Amino acid sequence: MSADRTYGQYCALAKALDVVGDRWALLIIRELLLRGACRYTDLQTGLPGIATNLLAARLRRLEADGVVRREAAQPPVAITLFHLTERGKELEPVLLLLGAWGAPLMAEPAAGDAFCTHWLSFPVRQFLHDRNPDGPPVTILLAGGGDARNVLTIEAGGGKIHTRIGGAESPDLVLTGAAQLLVGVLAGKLRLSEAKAAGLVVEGDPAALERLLPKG
Amino acid sequence: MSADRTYGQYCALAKALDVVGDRWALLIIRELLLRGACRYTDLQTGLPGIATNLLAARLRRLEADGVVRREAAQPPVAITLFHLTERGKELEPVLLLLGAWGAPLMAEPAAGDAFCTHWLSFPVRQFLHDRNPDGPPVTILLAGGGDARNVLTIEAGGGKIHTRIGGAESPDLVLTGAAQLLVGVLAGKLRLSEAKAAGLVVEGDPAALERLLPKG
DNA sequence: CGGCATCCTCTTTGATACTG
DNA sequence: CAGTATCAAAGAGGATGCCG
Repeated sequence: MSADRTYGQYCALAKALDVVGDRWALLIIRELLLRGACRYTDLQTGLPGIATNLLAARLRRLEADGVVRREAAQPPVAITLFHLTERGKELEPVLLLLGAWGAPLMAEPAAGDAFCTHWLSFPVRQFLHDRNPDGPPVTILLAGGGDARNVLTIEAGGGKIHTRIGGAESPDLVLTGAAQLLVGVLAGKLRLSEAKAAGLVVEGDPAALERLLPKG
Repeated sequence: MSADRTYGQYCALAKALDVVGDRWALLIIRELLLRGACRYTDLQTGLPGIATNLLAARLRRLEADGVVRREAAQPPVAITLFHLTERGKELEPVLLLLGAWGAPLMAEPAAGDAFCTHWLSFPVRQFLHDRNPDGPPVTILLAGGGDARNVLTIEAGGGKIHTRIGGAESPDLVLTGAAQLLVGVLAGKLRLSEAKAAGLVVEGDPAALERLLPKG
């Protein structure tokens, strides 16, 4: 059935690509890294544009290759959860590095691109730092605008930064707006005032953000 | 012309994959990293299995995306050289990491796989170390067996390891044999004596190899 | 030769619809 | 919720032809 098209090269890179080189494969792994355990439909919403048969096929393939694990819950709940295996989690540094390489490409306008705030988790954890470790913890919320559930929570405190998909109780700062505005602000390419003028909705204390941005 | 099939996601990883996620793209970049400037036919021999029209299409695409540069020589020689741009060279850490992730997959037999000794350059430089920096430099030659030009030179000395595609004047050690035997020996999974029994041809001083392998 | 372009067949993808 | 079924369109793979 699965043609199992391999490069047929005895090379570590080619072997890796035989497993994760198929279209959509690394993005599926991105979702599983960012969200942890996932239902099928969670994956679909985090992977706008993927065809459902492709998602099913990739998950089967990745499972067979020991990257993904499938956990079927009991009949009463009738839910299936998809996880990364340990082997799969070892791909995280690869995704971080490849994402960092791709970061400059985010400068171009995103007209027509889909956008989920949780995709910013990796860049946020890589490029932002808590520059005031002794201060009280702060919480920042990023909201995509369109869908109220398209929200990422950034928590900083004690010199560390965490992200969580979904909202928070009482954030210090909420940024709501278009993808490029959020990214521009987080990347330090855009001042809050400029972004505001361009349509970003800023609610709360801007100092919470200043604390995380590189000096400049 | 080029349908320019993009993921349409405003995410750094997806953007990176829009550029280097196509089939064969990362392997082309591997060849350019390992060989430096390349003629079209050099790329073909280093990429067994690729269709010539695909190679041409990928090179065009990578050039348009600023990863590859094409250098046309003067009419008398009428040769075209392909390079990586600086941006392209920045992918090296990504390939190293992804290759390292794929390394365990090399344990499975390579029946029918193509094999070029120069594909071992990355693993050799990553996983071998000169454990006798004060000793005289040594040269080891890896030969694939079939084609006399399928040869990689490893030079170690002063605590550093270099590799070069092609042969050397007077190597201290020459290992000739099947892909898995070479890899098994370099990975320390196979003793020279065992590999010899399995068909590896060992000429010269085995101490040259011992110097580079992790203790054990 | 070196660097492709063309033609052809086969597989994969993408979009949509449908089901236990 | 977690997929399978179907089908048109695009892409991959292989052979060969062309042109400086």
